[in-house]
Amino acid sequence: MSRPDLSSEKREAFLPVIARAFAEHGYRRATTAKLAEACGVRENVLYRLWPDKKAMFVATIEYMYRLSADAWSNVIAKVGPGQSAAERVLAYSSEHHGELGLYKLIFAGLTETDDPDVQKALRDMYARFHKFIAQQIAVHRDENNGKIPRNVELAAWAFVGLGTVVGIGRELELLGPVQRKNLMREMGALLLSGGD
Amino acid sequence: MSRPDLSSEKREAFLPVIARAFAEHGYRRATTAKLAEACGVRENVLYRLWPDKKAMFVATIEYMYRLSADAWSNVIAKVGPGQSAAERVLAYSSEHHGELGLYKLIFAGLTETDDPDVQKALRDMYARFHKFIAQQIAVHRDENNGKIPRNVELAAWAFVGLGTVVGIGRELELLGPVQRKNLMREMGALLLSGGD
DNA sequence: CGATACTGTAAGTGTTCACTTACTGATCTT
DNA sequence: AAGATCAGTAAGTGAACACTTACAGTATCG
Repeated sequence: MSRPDLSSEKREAFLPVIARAFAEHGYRRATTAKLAEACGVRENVLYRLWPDKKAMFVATIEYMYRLSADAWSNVIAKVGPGQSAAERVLAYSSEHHGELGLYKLIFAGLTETDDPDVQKALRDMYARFHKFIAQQIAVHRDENNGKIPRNVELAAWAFVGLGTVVGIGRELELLGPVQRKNLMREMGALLLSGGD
Repeated sequence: MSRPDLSSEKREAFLPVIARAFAEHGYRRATTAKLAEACGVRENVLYRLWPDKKAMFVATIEYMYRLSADAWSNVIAKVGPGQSAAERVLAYSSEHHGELGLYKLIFAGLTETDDPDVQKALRDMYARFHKFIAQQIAVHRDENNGKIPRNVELAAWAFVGLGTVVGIGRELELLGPVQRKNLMREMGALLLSGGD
């Protein structure tokens, strides 16, 4: 018995760096050598913290989800002037969407979907996002009597799609910052209201 | 002078097979060996038709776009009972979305966006889809007085996003066929009408 | 026919990359 | 201080893969 195990602390410390590298280069191009260099260590060290590269990627997805979820929770927690929580999240998203690089990560992951672990991580992340958004919409529409109606479920998926296309537009340089913001805000409002 | 050059015919003949392989395995995992095997030839032969793997991929994206565009054109050309062309495309999409495997291809391409040729191919494809959809919406709303208003532009992007999330839902097995159909149909109708 | 190009087969080649092994030094517990 | 485990360095290994080269066969033209 000797020396405490600092593995989990190391993991937490490296994750932001690894996440940045994955978001920047995608899965394949983010070689383990690059990841290690970005972390300032040898590849070896990373392999003592995770069994393989795939595990690093899955951990990154979970980390990025946590980051986004935290940001949204903060926005909701703030007491705003006459806006519903959903409206505040929408306003926040239209300003800061894509800054975390989550979407590049998702696109990278979507091409690795023949790996069951990666697929599961992505599925869980999407499902949680969807659930979160659906609840926000339901509360906003004041329809939150325990059960979320089907329309809200669908609107929440459309919302996720909106976020995705904004991410793609950013990635492919099809949409400028102003367009992205307008798209998120105006179509987001339409989905929030449900056309009423 | 001897023997006519059948290269372009060969390319056309191989493209569907190559497209299928790319859609099935993504970019990296669709190795040139696999592509050749699927085509029933040696890798060599493919390299006489395209300069490199990237060119095969770009050609595949263009091919798949052509396929989708043709399908939509056919739907529009058919004279329907009291439905606008946009409504017919929507109905068609909600039934057949994703069958061509275009979305897997897009996800594969999105992780290769540091390659300018791939990025350009994707950007062109998205831009053309967006333009097409925007025109359909404009005609449907009877606002087609020469210029497409901003709302319609945004709605068209949201539409693209809707298609994308349906593709993701299919890929990650988050959405079943019925859900996908409902999502496309109901949220598509909302975007078509613009909430009026 | 015979020259010229196209078509297909077979076997490399050089590189990249995920992952390993061997070893040295540091640090904590008893 | 001893013993054990952790932390970091350096080099290497084997496999996968994009792409090439060399060559034998064949169809098409003058």
